[in-house]
Amino acid sequence: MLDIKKLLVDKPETLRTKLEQRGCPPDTLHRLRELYEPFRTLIHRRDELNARRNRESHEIGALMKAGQKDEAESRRIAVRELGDQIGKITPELSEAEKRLHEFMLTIPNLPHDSVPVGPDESANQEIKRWGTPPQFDFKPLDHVELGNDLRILDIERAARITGARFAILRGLGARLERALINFCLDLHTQPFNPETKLHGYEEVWPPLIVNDRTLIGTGQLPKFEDDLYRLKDVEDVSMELDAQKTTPRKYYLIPTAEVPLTNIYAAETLEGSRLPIKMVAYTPCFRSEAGSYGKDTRGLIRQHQFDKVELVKLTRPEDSYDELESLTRDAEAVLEKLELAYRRVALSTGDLGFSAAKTYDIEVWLPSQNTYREISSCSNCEEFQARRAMNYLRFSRSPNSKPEFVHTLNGSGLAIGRLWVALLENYQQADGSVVIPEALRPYIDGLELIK
RNA sequence: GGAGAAGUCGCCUAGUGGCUGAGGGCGGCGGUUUGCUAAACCGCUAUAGGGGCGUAAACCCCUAUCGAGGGUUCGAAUCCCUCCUUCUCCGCCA
Repeated sequence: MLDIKKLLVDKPETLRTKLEQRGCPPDTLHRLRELYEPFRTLIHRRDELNARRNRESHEIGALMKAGQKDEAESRRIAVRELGDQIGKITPELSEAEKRLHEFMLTIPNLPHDSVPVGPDESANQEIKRWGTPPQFDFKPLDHVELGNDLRILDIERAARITGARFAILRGLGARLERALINFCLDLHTQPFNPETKLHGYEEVWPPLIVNDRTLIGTGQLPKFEDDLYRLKDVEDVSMELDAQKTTPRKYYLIPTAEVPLTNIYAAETLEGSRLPIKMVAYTPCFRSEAGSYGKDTRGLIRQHQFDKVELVKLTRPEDSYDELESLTRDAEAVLEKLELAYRRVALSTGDLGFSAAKTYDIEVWLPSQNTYREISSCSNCEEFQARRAMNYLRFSRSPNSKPEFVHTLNGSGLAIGRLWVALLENYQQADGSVVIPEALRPYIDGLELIK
């Protein structure tokens, strides 16, 4: 959520250009103003009426005490009118406030000045490359063929027990998945290295089901509900029975561990000395992939359920861009240890996710596609998430200083399913076997080869 | 699922209709004193919104907030209703 007062009132030009760069409809600013002005007028009027009533009521109290009953009685009738006016204006005000707030929740974060400006992914900027894509003197297979032949991947039967975009891993395939998860977790939970600035994350096991408030906090709601799996809500029913207005909670499967992790301290004020807070979690992730029909239909690249190790940081504002660099390095370290070629790309203003101010994608080399494919996305959301939905996630520099919003960052470290794919494809041999890179062997009983 | 208790300012707590945005203690910050520490004493110690404000900070004023929402009243931390959360006991369960 943006700081409406600071931006709309003080810096409308910045707001306009940044929204444009992001591809927001051109009338966004105008609509925002149209919602903000009546809110401002109404709240001003309401405050004035309240002030008058408070003053009058106070005086009535004094009269009563002084025994001037008649005078008090007539004043009381007059003030009752005031109350009626307030009663009339209140629903108008809350309606205006609600509409403003709801609209605010649909406006994306503003891109950081260092983000390349452009309409879509064609304007993304390659930052660096690491490693050399492997050369094969045979025609490399893709992970589906490899997995089938090795009997470690079964997509057809998964379709039977669930549907499309699900997979069964078995035998060494399942074992490999588990090894990769543990490998990533062990790497990121190593003690912080002050020289390289790497690692030092606290391991977390979060809930896999979260409520709507939490999803508003990180930005998936209200705009992207279609991408989520929603659970049937038993609480809806019990609330309807007594016809109260209490908003029922909606439950969803998490699309990424970013959601529960970033929200852990929502609405709290943290001590400044605790920052940065760095957390890592392995979780399955659930995405409906609405609107991606026909995209990546083959194999494990795009699944409704996939495993991911996620990194989340809460930092001081002045540190967040350094922390984004080191978080990205943390993610890249996984690929370097496993000796998989990758490149880093800075997303352009038109390609940024909703909550991000700046994002690096890490793309791993996939021989079957002869290209680099996204395996991690590392973002600095600045204070956007910390502000949303009254989730005032803040910190105090010292006990008496005014609380400020923390900056939130997240990044995959890494997407395990895609890592599984990259490993099979990059380490395949002519006979269809797959070499296990050395760094991973301790996690898979010292196994050197899947065949 | 059944029964009971409770939710006030970072923490503990006072408060049964106006003098209460809210007293006391602890903690924290600043100061006086001091060779240093401690003690003692003094002061400060919520957040959000709106306005003064015409760049920012500072400051001032108003409004809201005593778990949440609603109601009664000229006026609600206090009375009424509903909900939420936490704790205890019983039941069930991986």
